[in-house]
Amino acid sequence: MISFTEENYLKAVYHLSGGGQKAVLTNELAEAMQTKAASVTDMIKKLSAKGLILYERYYGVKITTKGKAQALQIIRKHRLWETFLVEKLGFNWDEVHEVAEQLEHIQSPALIDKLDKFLGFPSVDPHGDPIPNTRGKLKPQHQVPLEQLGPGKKGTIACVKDSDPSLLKYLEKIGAKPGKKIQVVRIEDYDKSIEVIIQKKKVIVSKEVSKNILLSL
Amino acid sequence: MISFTEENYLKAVYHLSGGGQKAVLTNELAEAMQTKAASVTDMIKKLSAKGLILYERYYGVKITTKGKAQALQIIRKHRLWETFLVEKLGFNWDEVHEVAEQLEHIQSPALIDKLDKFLGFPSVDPHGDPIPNTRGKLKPQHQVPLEQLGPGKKGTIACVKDSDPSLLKYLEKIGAKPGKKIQVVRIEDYDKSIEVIIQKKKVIVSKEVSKNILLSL
DNA sequence: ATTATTTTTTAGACTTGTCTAAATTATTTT
DNA sequence: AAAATAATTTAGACAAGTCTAAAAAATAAT
Repeated sequence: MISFTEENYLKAVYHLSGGGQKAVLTNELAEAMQTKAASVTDMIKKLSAKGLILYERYYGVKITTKGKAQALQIIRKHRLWETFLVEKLGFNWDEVHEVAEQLEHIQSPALIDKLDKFLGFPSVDPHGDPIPNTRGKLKPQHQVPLEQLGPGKKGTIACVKDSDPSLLKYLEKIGAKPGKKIQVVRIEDYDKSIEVIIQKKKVIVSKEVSKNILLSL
Repeated sequence: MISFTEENYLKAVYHLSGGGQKAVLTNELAEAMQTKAASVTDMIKKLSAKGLILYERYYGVKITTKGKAQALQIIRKHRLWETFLVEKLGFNWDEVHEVAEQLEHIQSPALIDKLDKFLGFPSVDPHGDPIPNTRGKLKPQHQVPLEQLGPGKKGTIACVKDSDPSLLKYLEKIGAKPGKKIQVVRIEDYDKSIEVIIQKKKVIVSKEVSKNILLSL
């Protein structure tokens, strides 16, 4: 049985590795988990012993197929709970991340499948992140960060990476929620900030923000 | 901040003391928590240091006002989640206890108040147990165990103490759910088993079972 | 009222997850 | 390529929660 803490580390490895693509360094993990590198090394050994990651000292970790499957189940739970909190309980999209971080550790496959059904088998959570199905499959997304869009180009907001409440509150204020159309007007050469039209209003967003807005074209 | 484990001990003290009436002995607590007396002594000291119980060595523990308030909040969460699982997710009443034992530890007052509202501010859970309100107040119940009813007497099933799935499945099979009327036909002298009429059918229930069925008259 | 038994507590140890400080290994810089 | 720097790991310690075995207190039995 995998512990609460091990689940959190595993999820972090999954996310930091971009879904299992690249290896993750000890310090990245320490930063993400708000802890010390030494603690990460300790935990890495445990996850490695359980076959959830591959560990090579001084070179970081890679997630295994088994580890990825487990991580996706946790992510599935997280996103289903976020959907529940927003759709059914009336939370705002910037208020749900922390509670979902707790709820994702509840152990009960029956609960999650019933919740999924209750929510009508949603394919994305309130931030536009895709929800893995029971078998841990993710629908392939073809999304482009707003950052990469040229002047004049249009798209539909599909997903907001980063669940920082202050970002989400800001995006809500300017009307940048998943499903909304967005068009690039111009890009400021100096700081790469982007002037866009959202819901007929012109807004300028920083490059920092534009990285976090994913569009489907 | 009170830990997961401390919450479970505190809740056990509350229940075993009959809501704070009598003192609870170390061994009772060990039995209830499925652990050893030595571990209970250790934990008792911690809860005592936090002012949640009063500890006198070799004499057991009593719950304090502060402890009772905390216990009632946990119980509130437990019962609201059980109600959610049955009413909204379609679980059977014998399937929800274990999951609710996990969900009751989620820390978020906003979550619980929104859940309460979503459920329509229920006053009892699926087993008929009263749900404490936000301030931890319980509506006074005036209920009598079936065990104490004489022949010919009638009542309405209000609550089933003991959430053992096998008991609950059995009660469901004989139609003994909260809200149903029940009438005592006769009491067998030898083993105090009780013949009753539930939903026009005659059934004999053991004394053991009859203790767990609470009626409002 | 002594002895026997039960209950409870203490003492010491183990596990999980964490930490600091020191030692290693890798990477950069010069 | 050697020295300096950065990243990672080891070593040893600590807190929470648990355990076993032994000691102490309370209760029951003779």
